[in-house]
Amino acid sequence: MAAKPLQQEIKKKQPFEWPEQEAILNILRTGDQFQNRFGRLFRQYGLTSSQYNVLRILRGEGRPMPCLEIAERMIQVVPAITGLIDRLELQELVARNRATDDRRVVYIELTPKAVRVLGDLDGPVQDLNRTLIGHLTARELKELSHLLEKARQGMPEET
Amino acid sequence: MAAKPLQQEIKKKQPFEWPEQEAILNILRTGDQFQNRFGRLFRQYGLTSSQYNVLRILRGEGRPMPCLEIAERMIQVVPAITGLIDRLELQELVARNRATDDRRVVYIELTPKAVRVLGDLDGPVQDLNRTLIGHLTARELKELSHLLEKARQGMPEET
DNA sequence: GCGTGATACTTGACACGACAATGAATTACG
DNA sequence: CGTAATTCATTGTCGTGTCAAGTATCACGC
Repeated sequence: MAAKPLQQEIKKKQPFEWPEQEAILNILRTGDQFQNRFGRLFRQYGLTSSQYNVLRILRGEGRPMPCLEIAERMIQVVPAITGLIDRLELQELVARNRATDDRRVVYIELTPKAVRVLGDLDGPVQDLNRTLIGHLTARELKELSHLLEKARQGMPEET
Repeated sequence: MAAKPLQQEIKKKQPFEWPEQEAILNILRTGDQFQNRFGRLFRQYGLTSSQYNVLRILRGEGRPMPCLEIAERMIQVVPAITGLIDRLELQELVARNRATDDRRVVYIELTPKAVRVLGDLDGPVQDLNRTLIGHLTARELKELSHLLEKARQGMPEET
């Protein structure tokens, strides 16, 4: 597989003037491409990336969670969660339970069907992980994660 | 600003079993967050990220381009471009011109208004670039770009 | 010329994400 | 108490992304 620097990949005539710009574009482009790949995998199982994320978060937590807590762990804004849960509920992958102590909060719970689907996806997801970045060494992966974590520390607060 | 490894940031109970998974999640999360930030900036100018991307590509090319060529440089599927161009045309930021030699292809062209808007955005965009990852050293930025480029080389063909 | 297939877009149906505004339940406080 | 502020969730609107299907044009073979 030939080397394909971003500059050539997007057919940019001029070299990047600023390393910040180049890094940002690389992050955005890589994120988009990987997102697309996972989206296609999940679609084979009748799920979108967002839906899978909700299910994965719920399984990781191991207990029913309020909508807001789920929204916090995804990048997304709160209102998006409602529709997301709606569609998952239609597919009978989650159930809503209004809390008795604070009747404003709605707890979301995985159904056994969802646990089964998640289990079916574990193998393919890990396979895709390896397909996408299995050619990087353990040291490179660690360095990449480290740099991205450091990059996110520059995010201004207010979101 | 406190260090915030991904494991803690998403409140994951268990450490990551696979460095591949950790790296992928870091890429996706960082990409999403940065995408959100830029989306908010562009919205102040009445644009979405996709719309800005189309305009930036057209300016970079410096000449009218067929729809398909634009679609190629974005991650997106062809049908999405039509609607995107429709809305840009409504805002009088691009113009459509059907080619005379091959009447199937439609050339998209920047309007002077678009050039002005792009110029207005150059400063803020570069400021945001620096805000987001200005705290990384030049060496780190270079290393990050290098690793992401290498990561994308693992993308299977067919898209 | 005249099919036949390929190419370049367009359209329509549906799901999603971001935002603003609203409703409903709870808490704070004078 | 009782009103105000806050919190949790939902709804509606817009732009977008995806797929499937359709239209217009071109290129080729006969």
